[in-house]
Amino acid sequence: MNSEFKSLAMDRCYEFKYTLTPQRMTVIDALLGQSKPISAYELQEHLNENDENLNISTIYRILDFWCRLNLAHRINSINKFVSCSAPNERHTHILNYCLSCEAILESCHEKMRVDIAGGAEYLGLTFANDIHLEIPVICATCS
Amino acid sequence: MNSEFKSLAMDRCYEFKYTLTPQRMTVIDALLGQSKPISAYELQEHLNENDENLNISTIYRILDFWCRLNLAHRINSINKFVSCSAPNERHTHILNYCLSCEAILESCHEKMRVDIAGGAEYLGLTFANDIHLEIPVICATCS
DNA sequence: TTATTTATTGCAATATTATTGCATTATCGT
DNA sequence: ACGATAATGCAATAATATTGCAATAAATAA
Repeated sequence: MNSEFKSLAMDRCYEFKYTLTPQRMTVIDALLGQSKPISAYELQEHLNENDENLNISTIYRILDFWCRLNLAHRINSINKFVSCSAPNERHTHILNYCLSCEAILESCHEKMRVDIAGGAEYLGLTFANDIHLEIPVICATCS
Repeated sequence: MNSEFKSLAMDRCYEFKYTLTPQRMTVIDALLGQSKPISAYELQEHLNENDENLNISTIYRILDFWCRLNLAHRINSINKFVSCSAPNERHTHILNYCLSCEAILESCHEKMRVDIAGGAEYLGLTFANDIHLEIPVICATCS
């Protein structure tokens, strides 16, 4: 599964003519290894433990890089990052995050996108095509 | 209009048996005076200019207080705060925030709440009653 | 009202998160 | 291999947020 993700990452980099550097690989690898969102500094520590060393600014830049490619997401409510679990979906990323344990369950229902976009348009607002929405929930395990 | 808000604030404090201290009043007043979201430190500066002095920890605590009462919102995407523009709505606070100018246009369509809750429940997730959703948009002025 | 309890605020230190400018190094295209 | 472009390292620092405890204010009971 991770290898699928990686080949997708390669494709997407190729498509946009971005370089897939070792450091970028290292970061997305580390992110894929997590079951929960992780902060930039936690990620750095994690890498340190595995004798990989990246400067914090590099880490932020690389996380930002993956987020721009929509292969990672920044969960604003908790200032943490996750790899995208629906990397083939180009437009709708709905991040259901558990208020209790921080687990992320990503969904990308087109219907929801349409509903939300409709609500925004009703107010005369333009809705970006690439959506990132955080929905606070309580997950099945926690409830 | 602000006085309406304030009497509502009083009511809500009374209802939950919280004290409406001068400092809490000062903060919500300052927030009501803004046309855009403002950061905690910006708020502090603003108060300083008007010879009101609150410690930053106090400000954070008070902002948190109003957020818990749903009379203010924290916009996570930009780490800023706004007063609630739909303070009578107890359950659905949909914060359309402009990616370009940061303006907030709050809506609280019950239909949207139902749609989103439905999507979450479909995944076996429990959707909190008090909703706070940030929808990234481009506002009419900016587009 | 006064005393007691409980809640709020101030203060100062510190933690956490994020960005910047510039030097160095790696990668890409020829 | 060479020059151009992009990515990374480094170090300083900015911006955001929290903490424990002392001082003060507010609510409650006597």
